[in-house]
Amino acid sequence: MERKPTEIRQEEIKKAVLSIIDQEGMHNLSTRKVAERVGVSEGALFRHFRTKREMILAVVDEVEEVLMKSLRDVAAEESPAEDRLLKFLCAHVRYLIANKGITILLFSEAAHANDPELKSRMLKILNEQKRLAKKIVNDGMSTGEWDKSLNVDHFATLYMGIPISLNIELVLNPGGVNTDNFCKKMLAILGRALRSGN
Amino acid sequence: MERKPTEIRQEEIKKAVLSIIDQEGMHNLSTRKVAERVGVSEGALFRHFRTKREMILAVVDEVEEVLMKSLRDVAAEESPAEDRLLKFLCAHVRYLIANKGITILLFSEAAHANDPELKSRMLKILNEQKRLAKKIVNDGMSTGEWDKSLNVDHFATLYMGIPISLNIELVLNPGGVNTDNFCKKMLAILGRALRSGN
DNA sequence: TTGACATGTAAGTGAGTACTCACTAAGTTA
DNA sequence: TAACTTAGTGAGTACTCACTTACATGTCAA
Repeated sequence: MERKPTEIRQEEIKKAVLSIIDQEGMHNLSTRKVAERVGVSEGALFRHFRTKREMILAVVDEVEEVLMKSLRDVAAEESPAEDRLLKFLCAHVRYLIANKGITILLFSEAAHANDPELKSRMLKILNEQKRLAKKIVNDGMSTGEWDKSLNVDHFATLYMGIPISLNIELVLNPGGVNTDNFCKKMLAILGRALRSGN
Repeated sequence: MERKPTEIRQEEIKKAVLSIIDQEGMHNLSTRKVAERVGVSEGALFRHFRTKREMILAVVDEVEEVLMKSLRDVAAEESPAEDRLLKFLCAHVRYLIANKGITILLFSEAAHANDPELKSRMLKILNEQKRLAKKIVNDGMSTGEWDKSLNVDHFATLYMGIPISLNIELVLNPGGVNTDNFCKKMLAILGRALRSGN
């Protein structure tokens, strides 16, 4: 029987939650499985989180703090928009690869969570991702880097599908995806659309 | 107590399965809810499908028959590639809007189904969608419509994210999405990338 | 008219769910 | 070292799940 401080256990539980979502899907996320992965009894989980719901909310909190903070920082940088968009996309992709369950949590549960708070938190994250992408594109247009005839909102809509494209790619070619360069490959396509003068 | 032939009930059950996935998500899909929507007892469902799994497989079968058939037909047409890609994308989007649960079923469950048969059926569908998209792009390049320096595989990867972009859009702006023109808007962006000469 | 069959219901089953409870052991501090 | 807090256990709660069973009834061919 190993005893650890609650902060450590909370981290372990969040990791376990994400890995179960990634490997077995949301509908197989049970407290029993979380307890098994953490290596404690089911009851012990409830020393560190009051409910299963709070475990999931804690994961969403972390996305807010870690991923969104880094995306905000990149979007606010003062470098050429194309460099910034690449950095933005790469940071985005890197986080999703390191925390594989997040994609499913955000994209497939955002719409259907019975819990209004959980739902609105996830929608807020998606909305901000889109807003930041639009900001970078608008910046690139005002500096003349990119063509102004492109519809920025539609472009950002397309951008939002990229994380799932990554997931599909990982599933279709397991082991065979060069995740390092995934963001560069996608930007190569996006860049053509951004520069093209109709 | 209304009695209907099993073929009719099977259709009703498939519809109910899809509408629950769409409105409440995969993790809220229970036989009890399916029975409620169909308007029969839970036991009655098992007269028409042996298991819940078979209900889901029947839905996947229908996607195979209806959606993939229409996509295959469009891809094989002999018209300019840009026309064909628009038709392809619009057929794709139209089907997903008419059968809203499909997107979640395919994209979020494909990776995590415990059931190897279900998983391989869904991956086959995703793979073929990508293959058909690549075919159209390659055709457009050989006729000189599109620029040959574009990486076709990466382009198709990006294409595969569009259905989820649509879903995100529907969730972020409920009621406010012009779904009719969604495919046209996306093609407007994709077309810029396809035509652009580096 | 009958009887077989298809379709239905209601009331089960066992397994799984989130969560709680009484209790125990390890660490910290007075 | 005794008192107190924190982190653990394992059995038990009420409930939901997919699925089954026993039985009823509408349909239709013989």
